[in-house]
Amino acid sequence: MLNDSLALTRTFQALADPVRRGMLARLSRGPASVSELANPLPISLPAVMQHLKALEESGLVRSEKKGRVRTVQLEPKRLETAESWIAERRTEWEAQLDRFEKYLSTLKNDGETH
Amino acid sequence: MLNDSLALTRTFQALADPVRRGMLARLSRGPASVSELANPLPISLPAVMQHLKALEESGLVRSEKKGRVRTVQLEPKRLETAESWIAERRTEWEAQLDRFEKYLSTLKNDGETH
DNA sequence: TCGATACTTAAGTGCATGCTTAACGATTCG
DNA sequence: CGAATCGTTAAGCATGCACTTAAGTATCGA
Repeated sequence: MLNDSLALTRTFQALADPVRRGMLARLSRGPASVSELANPLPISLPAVMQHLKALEESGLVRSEKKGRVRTVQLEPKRLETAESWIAERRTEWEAQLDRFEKYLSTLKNDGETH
Repeated sequence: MLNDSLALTRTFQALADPVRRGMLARLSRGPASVSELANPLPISLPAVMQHLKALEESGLVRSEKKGRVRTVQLEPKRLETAESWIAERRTEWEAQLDRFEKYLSTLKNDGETH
């Protein structure tokens, strides 16, 4: 779970596109059909389908077809995974930076004793 | 700041590669030279340079050259941007779910009055 | 039943990405 | 100086990605 590299890759890759982030923003206000997602976008429907595929394969989104309408919905679990991966790294990094700065001030003090 | 789309794109794109995530993991234990970063990796030095460029352009990392050695270091600010973008979507989504459940219970109450 | 609606599939194009090898530049050290 | 070290640039190549148009399929509604 800490190192599901492929899933992380797909998730960040899915987030790395402004169109897909737009779709996610829309979905965070509630489920939507494919054409509702496509409507505000300046691209063709097949292009939207391809973005949707990327989102589903990343696990950020799931969809279900009823009649002729496919309804798309956010899947917050994967969003949490990405968020906590970042959060972990960030705190690690900040701790490291603190250590580094402490180390630098040690160097400085040593310098002052000469 | 709420919608610095290009920066978000570059950041998620930088995170969407296992090699770059590996470099970041190494850097979270302290600054490193280019060849220290390249050493554990099964790719050529120019390839590492290109990954480094992506990381710098995303703002996740910064580097400085002294003599013939370039030292690379983490820059945690940009990571926060990405983290809070995700967090916003996730909390929006959760709020939406709450509203939806409230709506369902309204329907249920209406049903009981029949 | 027939036309409109809502997707879906297929095929192709252009540009970005990740990698390589081959050279070059710029320190450092014996 | 001359060789080794550390990094950098350039060129080329294979694959992937985002998009398009054209042509489906399936469902709904009058």
